[in-house]
Amino acid sequence: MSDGVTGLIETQAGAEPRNGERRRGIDRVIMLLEALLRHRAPMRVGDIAKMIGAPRSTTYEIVNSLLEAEMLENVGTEGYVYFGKAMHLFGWAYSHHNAHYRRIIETLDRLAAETGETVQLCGLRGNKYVVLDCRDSPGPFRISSDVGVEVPIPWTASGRLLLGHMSEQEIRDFIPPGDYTLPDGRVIAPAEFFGDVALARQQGFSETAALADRFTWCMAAPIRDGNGAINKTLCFVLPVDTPEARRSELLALLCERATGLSLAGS
Amino acid sequence: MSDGVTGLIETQAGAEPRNGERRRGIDRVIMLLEALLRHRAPMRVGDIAKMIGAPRSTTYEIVNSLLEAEMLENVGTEGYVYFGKAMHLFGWAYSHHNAHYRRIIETLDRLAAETGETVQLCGLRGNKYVVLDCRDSPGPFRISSDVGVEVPIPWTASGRLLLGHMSEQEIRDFIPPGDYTLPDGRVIAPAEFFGDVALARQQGFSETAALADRFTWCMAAPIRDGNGAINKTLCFVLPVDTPEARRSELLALLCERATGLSLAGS
DNA sequence: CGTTATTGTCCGATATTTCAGACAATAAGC
DNA sequence: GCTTATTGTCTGAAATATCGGACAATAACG
Repeated sequence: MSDGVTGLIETQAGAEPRNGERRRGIDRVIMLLEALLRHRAPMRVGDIAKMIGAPRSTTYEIVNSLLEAEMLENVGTEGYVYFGKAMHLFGWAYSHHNAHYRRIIETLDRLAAETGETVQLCGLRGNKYVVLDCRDSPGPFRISSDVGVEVPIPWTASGRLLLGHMSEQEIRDFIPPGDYTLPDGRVIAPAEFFGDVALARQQGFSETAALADRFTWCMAAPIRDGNGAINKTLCFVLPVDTPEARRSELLALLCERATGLSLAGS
Repeated sequence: MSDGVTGLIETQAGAEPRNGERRRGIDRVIMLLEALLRHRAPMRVGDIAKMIGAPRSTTYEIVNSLLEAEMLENVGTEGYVYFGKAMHLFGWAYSHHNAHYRRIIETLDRLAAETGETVQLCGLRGNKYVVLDCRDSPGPFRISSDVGVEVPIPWTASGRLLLGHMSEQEIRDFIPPGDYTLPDGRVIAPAEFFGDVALARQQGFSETAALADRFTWCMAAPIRDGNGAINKTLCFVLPVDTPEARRSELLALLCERATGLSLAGS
């Protein structure tokens, strides 16, 4: 392992341009792709260089290689690059390499079509929560977060389920302290969060109301793998004022479908 | 049906078979990912090393880096790796970075839901045809080819449209001579193919019956970009015995939707 | 119209990475 | 049981990819 700087790289500015430090091309590629993912929009080569702390000459070299491989693509008239077609194909191959994932996507589609609500498939990436795929509600409300954007685990209903296999101490070591602070400045007491996790494990679902923002009611249900562990969750993102009757109906549906997707009983 | 096509494996981006040559890590990464895409299944590190012609020690080094970045993922019990979660996120970012692509996907979903047929989104990758996304028919027939698998352009209806901007000479230079040979050994005369391309350009759609295999009727309609060029096509893959009435109904629908997705008039 | 930033390309030197091969530990053949 | 093949990890050493900086060509100022 490379000095375990993975945590630092994830954080915003990340690597500082330390003097005389020389990095491997592969690592540059990884940093570049992660930077593009965080930025979520085409970037110019110069900006990429700054963002990943690499010399411009090196960055040009790497970008040109990736362009040739169609892993990156020129966007717009001048100098902007973003992910390319090859990435799409690699990602598609990942999504469909097992029948289980395909069934999950079908369920996602069906849930969205039947209910008209926003549905998400969620999971962990390192010590953050990410949306893996989503179907947005066709209505005027578009409140879902973007696929691939990393969010602190305590901000989410799914996060409480995804940590179900961990002890209190493990959770304490796993979650960065700053992640208990919500976007509006409120702080979730760790003890309370541990209680939420335990409750979610016991109930087999998890709900949060107006947590990460003031407008959404989230409900999540676990998808278990062959060992009974929770790798992914299915969840609804509803307007916070959704009537209780509708909510419990949706929750029941969500749990039923998620259980149907699990490979081992609870 | 498509078993070991060893011949194609060699023909990647001018691989120089020179011995004792030292290659860059980045290039190894690119070769590795392309090899995984072609193989379409998890591979062991040793086999990857053979397939990309890299030393085992180097391959382990690279694979471990990519595993740490979640660009690859361990699959199964022992030693198999395949694309990882990061690839899914990169690919998703590619697919959704512009509103146009999102509209295309919505149309794909709607077409599939309304007709119950297999629908594909197709494009070019280098001098080959690839399926970029698809919705399989729910019926017993599953005849679509896999997303990301490269297919000779003359085998496909979409290919005839996607070459519409090229002169006869340009097409001649673009298509490898072997690509005119169909899987069953028949050979398409280049002159005939050029005629097909011209016809497709004039009609604004293209159809092939029992071409790449004996069971399918393919019809394709062009999606034009802002300059009027054809980057992508929408197409139906039907059983070859679909009645004529149904076929013309579907063709009309396909052309209408594809035109609606185009950014510039024909 | 000068002045300042930025872009894309090229260069030579050296700090690094790729590579071949050795190694133990399993697994597979016979 | 004995041989052969494979896996995953480590080494040292040589080849080279990364790097800083220079360069011309635009672009963005005021």
